[in-house]
Amino acid sequence: MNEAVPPRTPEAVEPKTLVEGAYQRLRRDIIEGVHPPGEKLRVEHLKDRYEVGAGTLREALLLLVTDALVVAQGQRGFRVSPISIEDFEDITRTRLLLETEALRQSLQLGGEDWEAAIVAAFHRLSRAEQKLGDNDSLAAEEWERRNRAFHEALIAASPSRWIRHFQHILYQQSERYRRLSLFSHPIPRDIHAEHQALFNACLARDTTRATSILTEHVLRTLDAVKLLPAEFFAGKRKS
Amino acid sequence: MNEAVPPRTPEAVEPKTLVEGAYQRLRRDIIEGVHPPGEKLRVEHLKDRYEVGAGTLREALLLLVTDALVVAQGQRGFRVSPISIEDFEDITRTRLLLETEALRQSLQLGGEDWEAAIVAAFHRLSRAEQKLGDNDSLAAEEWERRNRAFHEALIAASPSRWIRHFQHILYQQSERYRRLSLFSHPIPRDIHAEHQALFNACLARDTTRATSILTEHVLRTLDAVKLLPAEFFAGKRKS
DNA sequence: TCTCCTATAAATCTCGAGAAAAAACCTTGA
DNA sequence: TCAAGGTTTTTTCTCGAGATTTATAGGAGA
Repeated sequence: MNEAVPPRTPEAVEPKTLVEGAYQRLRRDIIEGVHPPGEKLRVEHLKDRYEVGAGTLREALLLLVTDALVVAQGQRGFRVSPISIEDFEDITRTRLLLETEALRQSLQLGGEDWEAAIVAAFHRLSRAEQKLGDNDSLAAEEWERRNRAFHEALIAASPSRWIRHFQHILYQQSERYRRLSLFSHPIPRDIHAEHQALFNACLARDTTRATSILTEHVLRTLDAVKLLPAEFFAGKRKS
Repeated sequence: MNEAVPPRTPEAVEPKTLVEGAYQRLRRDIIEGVHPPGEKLRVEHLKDRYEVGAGTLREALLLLVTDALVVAQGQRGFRVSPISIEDFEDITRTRLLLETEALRQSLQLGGEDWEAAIVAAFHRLSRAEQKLGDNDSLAAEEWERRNRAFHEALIAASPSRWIRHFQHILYQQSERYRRLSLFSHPIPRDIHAEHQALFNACLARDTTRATSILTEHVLRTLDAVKLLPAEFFAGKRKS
């Protein structure tokens, strides 16, 4: 029960090179808002923070372009991708387009292994939900990881690597926004109940109900973010 | 009429850095099969061919990871992404999922500018089709460019940047496969007629017909590639 | 002949320094 | 006070060399 050991992320692949290490840490810092949207990412400053050479850090930034968390402009350096309500709406709807299709495929094709995996993922997520609420950032981090694992497990039986790839990118993007909605909770939600209903519908192989619950579930976060004050999206242009 | 001038691609952005230049040339070479699928991309060899330093070439390769044309394995270098029939089927179906949705949005939201743009794009494509068939690789190149422009113009009125972004990646991927189907034409196609029908349906704002024609149009290429001998997909593991 | 181990070769990864470009600053003039 | 022009500073981009890791080749032993 005591998980006091260093909370080394389980599913995070051990970095084999310095570039990968810097990439992983940078990605985490961007998603968590250490580097806010729109911020200029100066190589000369960041190379000290992440303890690598300039060329190495440039490569890490280039890798983050793949995730669309960083944008690069020739001869003008790197920048954290800006955010906006319009962007989050786009992310959400595109993600739903892909994720509901993948879920349909999973429900149709998923076998016993897939079922077992989502049972396990749901259990882990439920446990994390219980530990939540104490304003414990470590627990929130763990919950975020297991929430992602649950959603990815649901669509794991889809044969489409491309859908899963794009879904992964979009989910990562939406994490930046979900962080914002944690500050204020404009819409009261019983997230556990939503997950429970989704889980039940999936085990019952009820495609219509499952996709509909998933859609509602994801759109609810969109609504929550929409109610945030516009200041949250004031991505500074400078520095 | 005489286009003997160096066929500098019009819409290709002039590279501002050496990295971008190497990236563009590498991308072209990979799509055109100069570097076949699965090939190991050794920095020390390629830096001579593309006349840049080793670090610069590494950055160009990292950029190609964004397009999923190159895969990087830590401490084991870079490789051209492999191809397979399963992958192309996945690409095609995912692309249709996104592109039909974007087309629906375009048909609903597109204004006069959008209409004018697809009229122009269709005209340019038709002209390129006329010049085709002489086994002229230059004309084929031009046709490929205008075909892409036509398809992108159709969905240009979609407000979803993410769909357009993913569609761009998938289209790029499918170019590698389309090249294969050019060698042998197992299925006789009147591509111009298909484009014409698609164009007509779009101008008539007939969503159902337009998406259905587009689907048929794209699936036909999938069928053509499926009939190719399996040797085309024998992506060598070595070298 | 096959396997395992070692030695060699090759490739990748990493860093710091110099050249080129962009941004910031400061002076001058109206 | 403001604008314009030029100078300084900062930042990005680029390259080559050294260190580490991986792949290859050769040989000993069974």
